[in-house]
Amino acid sequence: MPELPEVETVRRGLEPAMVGARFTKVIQRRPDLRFPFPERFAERLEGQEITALGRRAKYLLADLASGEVLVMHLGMSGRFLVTKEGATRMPGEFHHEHGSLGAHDHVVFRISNGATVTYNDARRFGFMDLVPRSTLETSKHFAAMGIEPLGNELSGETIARLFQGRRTPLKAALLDQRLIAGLGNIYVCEALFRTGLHPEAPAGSLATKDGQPTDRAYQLAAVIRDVLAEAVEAGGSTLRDHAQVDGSLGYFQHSFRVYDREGEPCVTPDCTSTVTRLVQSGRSTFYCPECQKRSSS
DNA sequence: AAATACCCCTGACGGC
DNA sequence: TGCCGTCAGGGGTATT
Repeated sequence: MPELPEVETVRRGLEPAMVGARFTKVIQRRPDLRFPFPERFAERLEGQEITALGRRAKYLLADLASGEVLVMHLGMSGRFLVTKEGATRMPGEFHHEHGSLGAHDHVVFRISNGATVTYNDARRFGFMDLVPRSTLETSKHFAAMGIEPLGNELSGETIARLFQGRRTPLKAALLDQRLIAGLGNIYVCEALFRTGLHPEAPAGSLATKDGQPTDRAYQLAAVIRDVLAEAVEAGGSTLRDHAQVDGSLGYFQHSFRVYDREGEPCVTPDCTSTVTRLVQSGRSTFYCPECQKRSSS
């Protein structure tokens, strides 16, 4: 469940259960997820206070008193569940009665405040790593990472500069984490629809040949902010599992205008067209062929 | 540099 | 009921 809004939703849920408390016990139930866990993973966490819980793009970052950062990525199916001592676990297919472990519960963090934080990931495309805070920015995960879409760097000017001269389709450019980091398939489709831009239009068409932003570049920057902020506000999107760490659901999926709506009528008033699906670099793109045009203004 | 193809893994769903 | 193909919010690597 992992684009930026879902990861931010998880961060907000984990924060009160983790920050200011210590790991009292870490149970690592297999040697790897997508990648091997770092050496002595559990030992390096146990006893450590979590001083802050942050997020960069789709990564969760738990700062430890040791000076290391616990880096966590949810992949496609990673999820966290927080349970409090004495409380009954939310019912769910992967979680049974309190204290028992479900089929894909790979890591269990016991926290000094009585909370238990369980990481479940059926597909195991997620991963965890430990990196010194002092070199986090230059570590392999972040060295080539693009700008934060909810930060100050995202603007029409930035989009024009990043996309300048690129003939790659807009869809691919927006999914490229080396340019803007945090968007995924859902929010790219939604942002392109809201901006009226065709997913196959060349990314460079948002900049003039001088590198100056077109009106559409400014609109796209604003729309990306808006759609992400709305989704965070809604607690993310719930597709096949809970989005929140207490087992409750996000509800932004009810606000999708094109994502996963192939064949449904376009929501634009007076538009008689139909949401269409196409495949770009192996992934589904949903768009309205009437409302989303290749021309840039 | 940039674009595509394929890979990782499990589960859900539709068609037969 | 089962089997099979397809698809899924991620991204890394190898190949053109």
